[in-house]
Amino acid sequence: MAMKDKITQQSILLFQEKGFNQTSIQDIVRAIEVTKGTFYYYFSSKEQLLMDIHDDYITHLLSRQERIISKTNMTQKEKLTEIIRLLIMDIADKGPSARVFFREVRHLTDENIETISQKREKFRLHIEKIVQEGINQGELRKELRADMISFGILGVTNWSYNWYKPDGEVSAEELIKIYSDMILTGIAT
Amino acid sequence: MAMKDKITQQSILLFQEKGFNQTSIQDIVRAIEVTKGTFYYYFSSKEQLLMDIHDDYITHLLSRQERIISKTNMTQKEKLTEIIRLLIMDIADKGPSARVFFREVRHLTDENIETISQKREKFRLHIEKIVQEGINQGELRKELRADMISFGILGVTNWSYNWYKPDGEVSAEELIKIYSDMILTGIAT
Amino acid sequence: MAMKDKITQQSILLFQEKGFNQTSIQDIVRAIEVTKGTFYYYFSSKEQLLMDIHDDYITHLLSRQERIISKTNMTQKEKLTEIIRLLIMDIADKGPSARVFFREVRHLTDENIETISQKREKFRLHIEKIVQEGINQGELRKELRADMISFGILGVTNWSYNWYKPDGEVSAEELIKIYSDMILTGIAT
Amino acid sequence: MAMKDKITQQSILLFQEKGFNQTSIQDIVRAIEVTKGTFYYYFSSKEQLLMDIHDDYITHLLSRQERIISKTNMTQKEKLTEIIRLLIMDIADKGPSARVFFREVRHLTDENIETISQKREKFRLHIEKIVQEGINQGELRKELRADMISFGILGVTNWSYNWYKPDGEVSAEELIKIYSDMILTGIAT
DNA sequence: AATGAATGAGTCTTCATTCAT
DNA sequence: GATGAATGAAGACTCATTCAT
Repeated sequence: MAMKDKITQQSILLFQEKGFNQTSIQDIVRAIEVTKGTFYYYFSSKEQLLMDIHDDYITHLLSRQERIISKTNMTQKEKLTEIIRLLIMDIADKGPSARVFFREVRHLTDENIETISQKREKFRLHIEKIVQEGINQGELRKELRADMISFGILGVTNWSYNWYKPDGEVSAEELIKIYSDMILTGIAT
Repeated sequence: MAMKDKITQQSILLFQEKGFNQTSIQDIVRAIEVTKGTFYYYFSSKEQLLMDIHDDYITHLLSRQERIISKTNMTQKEKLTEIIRLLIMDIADKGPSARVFFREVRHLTDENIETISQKREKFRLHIEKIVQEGINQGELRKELRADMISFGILGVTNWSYNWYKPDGEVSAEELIKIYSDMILTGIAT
Repeated sequence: MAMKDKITQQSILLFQEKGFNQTSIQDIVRAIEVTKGTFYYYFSSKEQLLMDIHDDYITHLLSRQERIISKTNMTQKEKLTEIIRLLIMDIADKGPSARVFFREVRHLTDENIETISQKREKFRLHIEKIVQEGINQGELRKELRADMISFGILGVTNWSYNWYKPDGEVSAEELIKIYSDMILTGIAT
Repeated sequence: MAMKDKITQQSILLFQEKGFNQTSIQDIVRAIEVTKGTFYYYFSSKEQLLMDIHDDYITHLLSRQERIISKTNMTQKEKLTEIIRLLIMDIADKGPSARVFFREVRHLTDENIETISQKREKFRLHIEKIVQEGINQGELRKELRADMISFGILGVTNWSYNWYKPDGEVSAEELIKIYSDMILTGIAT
């Protein structure tokens, strides 16, 4: 297990730095000082490794999202804030994984792309549902299209993997506040 | 020019479909029925072609942005709406170019990445400036951080290259309205 | 080792026959019936292989020259004869290597050319030193320029890679005698 | 004529600097600011150009050698000195041509290699004949092998294209003196 | 005399993957 | 569990040459 994890962690670092294609198996195993044989003992292919990384990321995200959704004592606006926190925090804390997740989907097999896409779509639909619920309950403006708003929210948050630097002058907590404020003001009644 | 253009257009289509790395020169020239030599007659390298595409895209975007900025009879809010329109329209009309532009920067040489990044940053700074101006003139809320808001706006709009389909049920014009409404409501006084 | 050696030996034969540039990796691996991958498993580049050949040749030459130099019971004239023997024998016995060594230096990288040049210059300087010693000790004529004479000696011997055929009517041993006789008579007191 | 000459001269410079193979037609025409078409208007192929250079060089050398040979008032030793002068002077004055001549023969077609080789062999045989004549007339030692001595003389002189720098501390005239002295002392009675 | 667009064969090199040990 | 030798398919790029104008 230790070795499999070591390979995965090193791969994430290299993938985010140089890209999936530009990183060779050789690069990965050299970095942790084992040989190619070892890699293939743990992973059936390079794509398999990438799939593992993707599935871990989205699965973890989804499970935490579901925990938020099931909180019955939260308003929809609070839930949206929590989801924004979830996404920003991941980008801040697990930047490399996030970047690999957002950038390298294309290198999965068609079948695996499908699997990951479905989970990502599920994540988005959860947001859409919360927005719709918010509309229904009068927390959010009636005329909104819940689907488009969900895309908008994901845009604001996810885009930050492109530029956000955790050690910059804005802390993750501040960014969460800025974005949830902007978004909620933008859609609240 | 005809041939060089043909190569560029075909490349954009293939790059957005399969990715820069997954598209071979062979793929490109096969599609337009010329030979590899022809490609290298017009481009010094595959990367050079990618740079051309990037530079054309951002240059065109910047020039139109500057035209908007120089309109003295527009409020800052109107200017922001126009910039949102600019971005969404490009994604809607020139989807393939947009996708290549947003996805494949990494395959440029370090030097070229720098050039493109500077132009992209310039584009963002223009937005930041408009937001700041809006704040100063009382159109937008005083407590906003203009820089973070500019990233947020770009997130909402640019992210749509990931999902927006011009022939879907939402027209570009509607999307522009939805997003500018959400954003402006979110930040206006 | 076996395979690496096999590649090297075959390469020497092909390089001397067709020249470094005219010999493709394909040619080499085809001749020993392995695949291109195998070549690159053992050598990082074609140039690397050429460097290996060069370095082996000059290193071997230098080490034998140093053994001659250190013989304290030899006159300088005897030492010169031994060095002429060394050079002619190598050309006679290891003709292909010799020809590659003398002809293909230019295809090394600048850095490697420098390394090899220094070793070749060291070899020549050793000759120059022997000549100078011979002058000092009265074995050779006082008015000689040791540097030019060393170039002359190398010219006579090295040039033979251009024409000498070991299976011709003159044996290596005879040639050594002819040349050392001509040279030593030409410079002795 | 002017253009053909310009191409030839530029080629010689580039060939000696980078080698025949490493110099592309593109390189040549770019240097004199014409286009590839122009090259092919004057030369039927790259090899043809190389052949022209070779043939000019050896033809010129041979004609001057023949003039020396026909001088009836010269001793054989004087003739040898004159031939040594011929060779060294060419290397000193026309270094680039000389280097191309000695290094790039291999890139000629088999047929052209044959032609050039014959002329070079003719040049060598002329020397052999002079040496033999010198032996017969008692100017040179009886026991010499005229053929091997001719190779030795060519070695001493030709080798200098490898190292001789006309602007170094030894003038061409001095080098000629040093070498003819060494050689003639080495073989004279 | 000279141009410039186009060709196509060939080159070095990379790399994911396999497999016997 | 892990190694290292070997594969082979594919990729970017070069270049002498042709030819219509």
